[in-house]
Amino acid sequence: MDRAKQAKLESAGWVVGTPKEFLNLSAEDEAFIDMKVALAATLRERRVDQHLSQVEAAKRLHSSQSRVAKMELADKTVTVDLLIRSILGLGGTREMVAAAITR
Amino acid sequence: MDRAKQAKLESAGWVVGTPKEFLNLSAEDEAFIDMKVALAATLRERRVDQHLSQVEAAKRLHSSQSRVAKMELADKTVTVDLLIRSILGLGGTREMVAAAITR
DNA sequence: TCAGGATATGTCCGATCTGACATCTTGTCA
DNA sequence: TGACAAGATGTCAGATCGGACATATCCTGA
Repeated sequence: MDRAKQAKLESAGWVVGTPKEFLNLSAEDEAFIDMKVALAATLRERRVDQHLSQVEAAKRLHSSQSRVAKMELADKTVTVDLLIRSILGLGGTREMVAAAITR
Repeated sequence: MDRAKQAKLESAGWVVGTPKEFLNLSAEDEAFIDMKVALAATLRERRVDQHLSQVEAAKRLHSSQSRVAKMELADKTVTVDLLIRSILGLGGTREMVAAAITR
């Protein structure tokens, strides 16, 4: 299993290495996770493009460095709501959000 | 103030009729609320297109009629996460979600 | 090497969300 | 009318989220 796939499963709360790995995520679950991963990547791009550290980004978003890290990793404790609001908070547009979702 | 605008503000938790009404939502807040409203409309379209009642849709989504109603009204207790998962759960695609977001 | 900045990981608790239930309103048809 | 289906609204308890903190790991330059 490649890293991206593993990260995706883990962000969905799966523990890689158990039989669960082989139980299917439904197509919907998978589509949803893909969106989260794409939004997370978009957030990181927004931040890096602006030469911000996670600490600086956290300040702008009224959040914390650890949460920014989790967002960018599409951690399972991070919602799509938070990702979208954060992308917007770093100057992203609705179009950028939509682009991530279809990515 | 027209109904749509009022619904939008109320879904954001504002109480229409107080001074808060005149305090600006930031552009980001407004963009986010617009997305929610558009996703809510998309959800309703998906349901109606399939000739489902809210009760039937709730069953498919493993939710309840009251929550479906709140989703379609972009109630402030409803997250974008739930809206997106519900649209997908009624057979919607990522493209439909993206279209709603740029609507 | 190692020091320091940047990022990742684990945990906690107050805040928010969600399914469920009850109840109310609305629309329609006889 | 009134009866019934559909939808809207209010509330609650359990579940999940999110900022914060502590700490660990990863880079990079000297």
